[in-house]
This record gives sequence, C-alpha cells and structure tokens, in this order.
Amino acid sequence: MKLSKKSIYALRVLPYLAESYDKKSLSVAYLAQQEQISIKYLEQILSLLRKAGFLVSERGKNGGYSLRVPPDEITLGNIIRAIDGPLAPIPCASRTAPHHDPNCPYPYDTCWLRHLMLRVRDNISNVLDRETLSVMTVDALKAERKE
Amino acid sequence: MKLSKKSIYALRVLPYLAESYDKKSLSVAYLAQQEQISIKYLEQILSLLRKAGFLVSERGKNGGYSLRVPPDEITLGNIIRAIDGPLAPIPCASRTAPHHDPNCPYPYDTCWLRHLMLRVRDNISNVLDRETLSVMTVDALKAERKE
DNA sequence: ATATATCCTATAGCTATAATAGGATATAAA
DNA sequence: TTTATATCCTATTATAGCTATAGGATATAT
Repeated sequence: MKLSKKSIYALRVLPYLAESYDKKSLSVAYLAQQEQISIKYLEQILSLLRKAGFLVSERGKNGGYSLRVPPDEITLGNIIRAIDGPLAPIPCASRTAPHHDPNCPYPYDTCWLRHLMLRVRDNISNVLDRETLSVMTVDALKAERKE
Repeated sequence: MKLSKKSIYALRVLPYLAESYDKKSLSVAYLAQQEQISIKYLEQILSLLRKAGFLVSERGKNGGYSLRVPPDEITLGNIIRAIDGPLAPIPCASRTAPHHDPNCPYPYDTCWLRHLMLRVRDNISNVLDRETLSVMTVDALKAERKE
C-alpha cells in the first residue's frame, strides 16, 4: 500500500502539463527545476508516461512534453497504474490486470482474501479513477508551495 | 499499495486462532502445516503479533498461541498495520501514525496530494477497519481450499 | 554548424522483504 | 530428573525493487 516516488513525481509534474495543454510543450529541465526533481530521473518517468500513451514529445530545440489528450481524460488512477502497476493490494485482486498465481492453493472464485482485497481495490479506485488531471491548476500549485 | 506476504500469512492463519478462541492454543508447527508456510517464518510473524498485543503464547510442551481478545475485537486493518505499517499510501496521509517529512516543500495543511491520499486511506480503512477476525470460520477455510 | 532537447541503456547504491538458521529458554509429561 | 516439545531471540543470507546517476545516441530549431 505504498506510492512510489516515481508516481509522486509524476503527480507533482503533470498538472503543469495539464495547464499547458493546447499551448506550448514543457521541457523536462523546466519541470524538474519547478519541482526540484533530478532531471535524469524525471526524464525516465516522462518517457515512460509517453510510452504509456499519456504524453507526446517533441525532440530537439524548443522540444518538450505535452499531454496527448485533454487533462480530464487522464485519471490519476491510470497514471499510478502505468508507473506502479495495479491499484489492488494483491495481484489476483486486480481488475485491470488480474494475475492468479498458479501455485496458489485457494480457489480463485471463492477465496475470501481475494474478495476482501477486491473490495479494497474498488474503494481505492473510487477515489483515484474518478479524479483527473484537472484536479489541480498550476496557479494553485504555486500558491501551495512554501514561500 | 501492496500487501506483504507476512500480512497474507497472518490473515491466512489467524482465523484458526479465532475459531480456537477460549479453547486450546495452537502451535506454530500446526498452523504452518495447515497453510503450507515455513515454520520459522511464521514463528516470527506470530511473535510479532504477540508483541503487538493481539496474541498470547504458552511456552513448552502443549504450548502455542491464542488470541488475547475475542475475534470480533481484532480488525484486519490493525493486523496489517502491525505488520506492514500504516494503510495510507504515503506517510503524511496516515491517521494512526502520521509522519510529515520535514524536507517536504509543500505545506502540510493544504497539500493537495496529501488530501487526495487521505481520501484513499479513508476508503481503505472503511473496508479493513470494519472487518474483524470473525470474517472467516475454519470450516469455511477448509472447504475453500482445493481438494 | 551549434545548441538544445528527447531517447535509450547500463549500472550503482540502497532499502525492504522473504526466508533460513542456530541455539537459548520454558514447560509438560515420562 | 530427564526428555521431548514448544516459544523466544538474534543473526545472516538471498532476492527483488526502487532511486538515482551517467554517458552517449538521435533529432530538430536556429
């Protein structure tokens, strides 16, 4: 039940791209500087989100990243899934990418632990899959930071 | 957002102790054999749960573990907390053991990510803190297992 | 041509989990 | 009192995943 730093960095940085949607693309260097993240590390994260279909990139001078679709079409749940994998606490309780360990001695359909964790998963999903990148504006982000 | 094997083993084994509450105590060896878990590993887990106040133990011949309180007073959430720590996806979104990183550049009270993760935490809690050890009976457990 | 950006891959360092191991201590029963 | 059986305690190993750094290849606007 832990969110990786990768996901946190992504969630910190994506609102900038949301605000800039249909305007100019933003460079990794700029975003990294805004949020005090290692450029090279953030580079990996945004590259991953591009491969996952959330972002598009332009190379070369004046290049950078931008959202591939409008902010309200990107849920926070799907961003976290792309980075950390399923929201479910155990693999067999995932709905988007279920995986049942073949060595598991319990029957898939009636396993009480799996059913419990499905309920947990659904409750997590009810928050993260309803919230999209339009949650935050960069103005609010800037106002939020100390100083 | 992942449940450790330790917690899974605990959740698999505790219903046996719940069924046996006010009856005889059960040995690690017996429980380990029932659920096909390493004895030495399960030993560590049950010792931990004893220190956390959920179990009592008797040493020597005919010894073993038993619940310290009735099954319905032990929530699944508290078992997981004792083993894996807070349910919250990030430390500052915990309610039982909140910890705000002093180096975090965002203000505690108004941080949008923290507030989001508090909602996630509450939704997880709404499942795991309402469910107790009386969820499962051992009869059902036995019927559940293959063969 | 040059500066600037993404792209790609390798690798090091660190941390947490999972599991194994050996022996100390306590207790019931022979 | 001896023996068998149980918990107790600590150390250590193995593994895996996360975090971050690094170097250079490739593309593009100026």
